[in-house]
Amino acid sequence: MSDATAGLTPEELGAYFALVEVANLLQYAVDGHLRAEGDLSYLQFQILATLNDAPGGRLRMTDLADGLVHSRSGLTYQAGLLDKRGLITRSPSPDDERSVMVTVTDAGRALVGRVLPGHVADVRRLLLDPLADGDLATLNDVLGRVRRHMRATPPRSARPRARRKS
Amino acid sequence: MSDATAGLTPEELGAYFALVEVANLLQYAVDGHLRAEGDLSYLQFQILATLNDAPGGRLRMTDLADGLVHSRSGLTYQAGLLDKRGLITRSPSPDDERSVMVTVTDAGRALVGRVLPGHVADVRRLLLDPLADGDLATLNDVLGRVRRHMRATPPRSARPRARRKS
DNA sequence: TATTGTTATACTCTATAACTATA
DNA sequence: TATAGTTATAGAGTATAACAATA
Repeated sequence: MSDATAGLTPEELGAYFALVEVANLLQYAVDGHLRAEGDLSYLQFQILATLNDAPGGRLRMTDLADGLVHSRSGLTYQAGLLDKRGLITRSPSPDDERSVMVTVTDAGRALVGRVLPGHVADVRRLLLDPLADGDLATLNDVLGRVRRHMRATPPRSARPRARRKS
Repeated sequence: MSDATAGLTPEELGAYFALVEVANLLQYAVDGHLRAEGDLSYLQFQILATLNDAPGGRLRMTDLADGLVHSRSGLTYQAGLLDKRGLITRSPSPDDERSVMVTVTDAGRALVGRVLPGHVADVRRLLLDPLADGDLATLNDVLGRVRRHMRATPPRSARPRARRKS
């Protein structure tokens, strides 16, 4: 993509670009499917699926935000949309009156179940099929390591707002 | 992220999620830096960098669009912003009067040169540093294969509009 | 005082379709 | 007729800051 070569070897550059492009193409395709099948953005699907896996299908807003969204108002906005469609409900937490518990409804679970087969098929077709034996384990190993590294070195803007002044 | 497990093994799921998350965290961090340093979105940087590498620093709109953008109006919009800032110029192509040639200006090249060191540093710190010996070659091999596969099976919506009726 | 979440507001970006001009 | 690009318009999403309520 440029003299981005400046300071990066062609091999480093290639890995960087390939990673970004593969992830983008994958998300674009999957997002299109989710919208067509369930009128869901990728983010909305992630929210529903995360809740779907959580014990009791419920999570605090703050816990739900982790990793999914960059600003809290963004989550409030998306939750509002899902709430309006009856896919989740929100209620004050019994423990901490400041918190809001988000819960997937039956309709929400049903919708996740409905889009999942196609979603999985997309992922398999685009990402998994071209992998050779052993590639999967390698990707898990390498990307897992990178992910742990990145989580340990979060970009300033992704830090919980609690940390802003501390 | 859910019963997305349905149809995917934990290993497949892990690779999928790790890929998406790593790419997202990387792009988010890099995008933040580009905005802070050069008031550029990642897409704008890609456009400038692509032109910067092209022979003569110039490309047709159509050729520039390839892979960078999903709709043509999107490129027109972004090019308009870059043009307004004096980072590129647009002029009708001599060969084909329908085409528009986009050219990086000196200011555009200077800006790319200015943000590049920090950009490269980000990529190195977040993605490259945690890699072990051989990981780079592996990533290039595997992701390169996936990329070729994806390009050969483009999502319907990313297809050139020329193909819509054919 | 710090934390949780919402709201108001403004802005960026994207997409669709209609349109112009050239091939 | 098909292609290249622009524009109008409208909608989706995001971020910042101000806010209310609870800890």
